[in-house]
Amino acid sequence: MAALIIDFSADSDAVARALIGMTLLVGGVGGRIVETEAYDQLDAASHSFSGPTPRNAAMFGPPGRAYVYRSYGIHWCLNLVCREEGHGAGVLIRAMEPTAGLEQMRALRGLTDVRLLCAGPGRVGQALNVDASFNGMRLDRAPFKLLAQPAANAGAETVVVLEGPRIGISKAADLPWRFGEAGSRFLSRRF
DNA sequence: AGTATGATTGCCT
DNA sequence: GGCAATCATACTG
Repeated sequence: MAALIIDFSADSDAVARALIGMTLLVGGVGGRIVETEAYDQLDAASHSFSGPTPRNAAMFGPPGRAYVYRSYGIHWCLNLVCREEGHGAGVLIRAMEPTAGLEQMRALRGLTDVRLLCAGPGRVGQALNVDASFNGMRLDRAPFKLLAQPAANAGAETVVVLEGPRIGISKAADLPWRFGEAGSRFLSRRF
C-alpha cells in the first residue's frame, strides 16, 4: 500500500506550502495544486477555532483525510486534514492547474476556459465533483490520488512558492497562510 | 424558533 | 466595484 507522499501530521502551514506543485486527483479528475491556505485550531479564522462541532468533526479526525464543507450555501470546499487526531487543522485547496479529466470538468463547470475551471475553492469543488459524501474520506485510497508530479510529466523544474494573507476572512487576516505557485496562470487571485 | 453569518462565485452597472 | 444567490451552522431568546 503506497503511503501518502506528504506527512499530514505536520503543521498545516508546512503542509499547505508542500502541496504546491503536487497533483491531486479525485476519481481520476484534477491537476496540479497551485494555491492553498492553512488553518489551525489556534487560529481565529478557522472553522475549528471554537472546538469540535458536527460540521467540522472531520478536522478533528485523523490527518490525511478530507474535510468538506458547504460555503455560502452554494459551494463545496475541499480541505486536507493535518496534525494529529483531535487537533483541528487543515489545508484548503484553493486552485489547481487542470491536467486530467478536462472534459468532465468542463461539463460540470459549464464552461470551456481551462483557466477558470479550478481557479477558486468553490470552483475546485465543482470541477472535481466533490460534495458532503467525501467528508472524512481517506486521501490514500480511491477516489483520491495524490502524486508528486503531473501525470503528463513536464520535468522536474523547481516550484517557487509565494505566500500572502488569506482571502475572504475577517479574523487573523494578517497571517501569511496563503500559498501559491509563482507565475501560475491558474490562481484564484494574484499575490 | 428566529435570526445572522459566511475559508464564494457570477452577473450587473 | 457592487450585490444577489442560498443554506447549514451557530447564536440569541
